[in-house]
Amino acid sequence: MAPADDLLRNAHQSLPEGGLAKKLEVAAKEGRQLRVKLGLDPTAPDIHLGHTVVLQKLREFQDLGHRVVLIVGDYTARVGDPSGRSSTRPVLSGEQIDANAETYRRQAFTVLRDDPELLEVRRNGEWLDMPAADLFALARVATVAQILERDDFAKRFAARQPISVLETLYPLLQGYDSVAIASDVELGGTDQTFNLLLGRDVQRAYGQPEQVILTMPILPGIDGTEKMSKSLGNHVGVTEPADEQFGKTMRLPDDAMDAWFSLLSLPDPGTDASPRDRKRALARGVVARFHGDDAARAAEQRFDALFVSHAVPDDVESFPLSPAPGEAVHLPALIAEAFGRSRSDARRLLEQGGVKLDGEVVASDAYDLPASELDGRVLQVGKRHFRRLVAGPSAA
RNA sequence: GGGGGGAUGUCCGAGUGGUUAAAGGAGACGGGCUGUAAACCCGUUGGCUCUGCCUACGCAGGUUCGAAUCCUGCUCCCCCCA
Repeated sequence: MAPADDLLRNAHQSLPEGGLAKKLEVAAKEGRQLRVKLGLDPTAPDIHLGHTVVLQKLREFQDLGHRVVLIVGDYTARVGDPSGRSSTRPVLSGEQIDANAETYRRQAFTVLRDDPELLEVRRNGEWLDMPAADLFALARVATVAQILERDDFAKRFAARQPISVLETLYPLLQGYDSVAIASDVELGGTDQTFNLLLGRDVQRAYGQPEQVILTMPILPGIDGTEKMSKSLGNHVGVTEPADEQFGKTMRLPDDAMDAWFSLLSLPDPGTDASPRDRKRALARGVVARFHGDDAARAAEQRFDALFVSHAVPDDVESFPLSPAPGEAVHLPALIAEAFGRSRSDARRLLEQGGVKLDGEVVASDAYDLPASELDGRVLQVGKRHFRRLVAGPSAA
């Protein structure tokens, strides 16, 4: 398969048509690397699977010898990208942005190759802190009508929701990033299409060859419908423990498996396999990518023990029973403390039969139990929250 | 500068003097079913020293036996006209 076709395999769209193949050709002829750009939003430091879709694509470019240029949007973060937002974003402090950018960078290496020949990290504060006259020149590149073409602006405009002047500048600033680093290709999610295309206009206005844009489909979250995002709470983080990643993936609706296999570029047993086995393969693949094969197998075993055999895990965190032996323990208080819930919540759990001791449901009216009856036993809330109770403060 | 609309529980959103801890929905949590699928069904969803008490409807004060609901001031947000 030609490199361009390969790169476009699971992509959403690349514009202009055939542009990528041409860029690759020219680069090969001139014996140079393509400069492949990705803008990062330093307001969301925790990378999840959704982010890795684009990172994975960048990795493919790296594997072909091209140079990835990550742009940390420290300066544009002051503006706030309105993409997919119905309202303006809060402004972050400089220190927060720095810290977030560093975290992001570190996590991005779970996917990208950290090779100075293949990776360049820049901050757009380097060039966007420009005199007003230069900003005017940039602002002349596009018209208000053009900017309002953008999907979310158009929607907000129609719905009479506020659009700040500052926000309308964002696409131009992002486009200027492309000029500053002489981008050949820019990647992004489909929600970035407008911004990426405008980058071409900006480059043209500044007398530069226009970049090719490549958009990747949006990965659905573990709810199977919404875009994966931390704020929706439907994400799987790359730094999450193996068990969490495995369990969350297993909760994915069947319909979403195709998208996950394709976009995450994981080996797919195919639809011949039973949905259950296929999802297990998916979960293993996810965990293996970030924690390794051994961890993936171990996670699957623990998953089976917990949810298939309903066994109490052997590595349960212990929780100290504070009263002296013989004294009564107030169960709602214990549950509240051990699992970080309110006492009212704990009472409800008891009433609904959601509390178990060593696998036995605790009677709903058992509010006080002697410590001696609890010592050494495993307290369970719901299906997957456990604490081993240990008497005496010394055990803490 | 002028005019109008709005701020309710995690979110959305009803409610314009009294049986309102506040309809409905979403989300979340617990249970059932199961492949921990999803979907679906049932229940719960402010806190606590829990047959009761406390706190809550932007903030502060007032009217009233009684206010999320009325009045006054303040803060913030949105829209329209100029």
